[in-house]
Amino acid sequence: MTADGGPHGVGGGDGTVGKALDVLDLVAQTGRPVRFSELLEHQLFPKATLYRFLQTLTNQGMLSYDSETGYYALGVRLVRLAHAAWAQSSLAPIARPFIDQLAIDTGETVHLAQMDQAQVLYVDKRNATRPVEMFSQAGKVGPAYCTGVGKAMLAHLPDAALARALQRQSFHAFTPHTLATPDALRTELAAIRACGHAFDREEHEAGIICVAVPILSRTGQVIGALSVTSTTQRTTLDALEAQA
Amino acid sequence: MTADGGPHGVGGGDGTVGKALDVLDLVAQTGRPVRFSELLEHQLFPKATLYRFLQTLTNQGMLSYDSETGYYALGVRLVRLAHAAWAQSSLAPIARPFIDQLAIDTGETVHLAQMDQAQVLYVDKRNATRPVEMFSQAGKVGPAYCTGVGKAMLAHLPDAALARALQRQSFHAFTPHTLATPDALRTELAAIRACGHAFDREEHEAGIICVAVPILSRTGQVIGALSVTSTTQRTTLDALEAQA
DNA sequence: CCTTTTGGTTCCATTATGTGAAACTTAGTC
DNA sequence: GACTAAGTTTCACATAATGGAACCAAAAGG
Repeated sequence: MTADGGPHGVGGGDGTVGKALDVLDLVAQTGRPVRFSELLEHQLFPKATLYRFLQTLTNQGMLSYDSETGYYALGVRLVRLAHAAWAQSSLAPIARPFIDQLAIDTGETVHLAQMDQAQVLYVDKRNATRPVEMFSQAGKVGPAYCTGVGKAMLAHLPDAALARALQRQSFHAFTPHTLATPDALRTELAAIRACGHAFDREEHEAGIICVAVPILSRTGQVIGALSVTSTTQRTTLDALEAQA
Repeated sequence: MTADGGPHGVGGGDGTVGKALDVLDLVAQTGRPVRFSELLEHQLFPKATLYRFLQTLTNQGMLSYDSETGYYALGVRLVRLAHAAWAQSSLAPIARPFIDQLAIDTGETVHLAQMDQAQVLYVDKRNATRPVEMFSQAGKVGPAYCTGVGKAMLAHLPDAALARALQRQSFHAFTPHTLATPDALRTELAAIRACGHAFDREEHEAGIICVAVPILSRTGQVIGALSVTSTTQRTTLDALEAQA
């Protein structure tokens, strides 16, 4: 599996299937059940076309439709498919026992992430204090340029893929420590490549720090990254680094 | 949300989108990364057509393709979408704190399920002993006719939906206690409707028992079911019932 | 080294499918 | 009862999907 996650162009769809999936994304992005007219306002497709897509997706169980209220939501079939995706993923099931162990050893929160659409997608998580975080946590996405796992993966991307990925970063300065320019980030990535692991120095959230390592295939491709997260109050980066 | 999950016909697809999703299902069913030729053997589509679908789905991130080995697998985009689906579902996020509490109170395993394609789809789970089961558990499917949650939901389905659902049960006799005929099941469902909750008397797995209650909307529609599971060694149905 | 086979990719004429403006049908409002 | 907003259906048209066949590359076999 290539972890770079090439551009599956939102908006520029290939064929009818692509368009239908854009509609699916639209519902997902909204983050809550949504009416027909609300989706129509996005101007993605003309009325009749959008209507037909919603029908099809609902038939297929990718969307659910509440006929009482007229709201569309993402369908349960997705949960079923995601379970299969997770189970047959090359990374997550194999990494699971290691994550468990790491969480126990460090007593800190551990994340497993992969690249998807130039963003970081968290595929597993172990939290030392709170025991369980099911779908509510796995499946989340975050920025790549200012998280430990993101930088660890970016650092090991081939040039072309890196260029594409950087193009798609927002470089929003979440905190004073955020590396908010491509150049600053590139310098950092070189350092990461040299030393083998990445730090998050409160770049995404104040008070939150982490150490991340990339996971590479035998051929040197990035397939994911693993991180141990903590707070500045509890520990320091040096202490975290020692455990990794 | 209607919990009956009408037939989103596997095989008889509506339009190009339906066909593409059939291919997705095919990969999911296989349960492991799979080669082009292997998929072709299913005779679902002619060579060129299947090829084009795989291309499209891969472009869209619904599948991933390992160019080194030539294997297709389910893509990470599904995990992302499922997270959104879970989060915007009307049931799972709301039920979560109750499930937590129930698991603590009873000290037993708690399942939250919905109907999907006449099967039971587990959307959340809390396990008293083992702390965490992420995607590895949620998203799983099981039979409706011989599980507590399944029967609880079937019992409250409208006639037409029930008939359709029964049609699609396999009625395989997993244990001597399994209700393996539609008639036996119908009788049981009437009893469940009368008393408000369902039992699994070792019908699916020997030694495993459970009590399940349906979750109904204000209008009386089933939207899911909740169950507390245990073993015959640890407790009895009567004891379980008392807690529910 | 030259076949043959296997597994995967591309072409392209045919036609099925998707398209979307417009017309229509409901509720809701004033 | 006329008016508006939201959702559904129709249908002539054009685009996009189809799949048989040809093609290519890399193993397997002689």
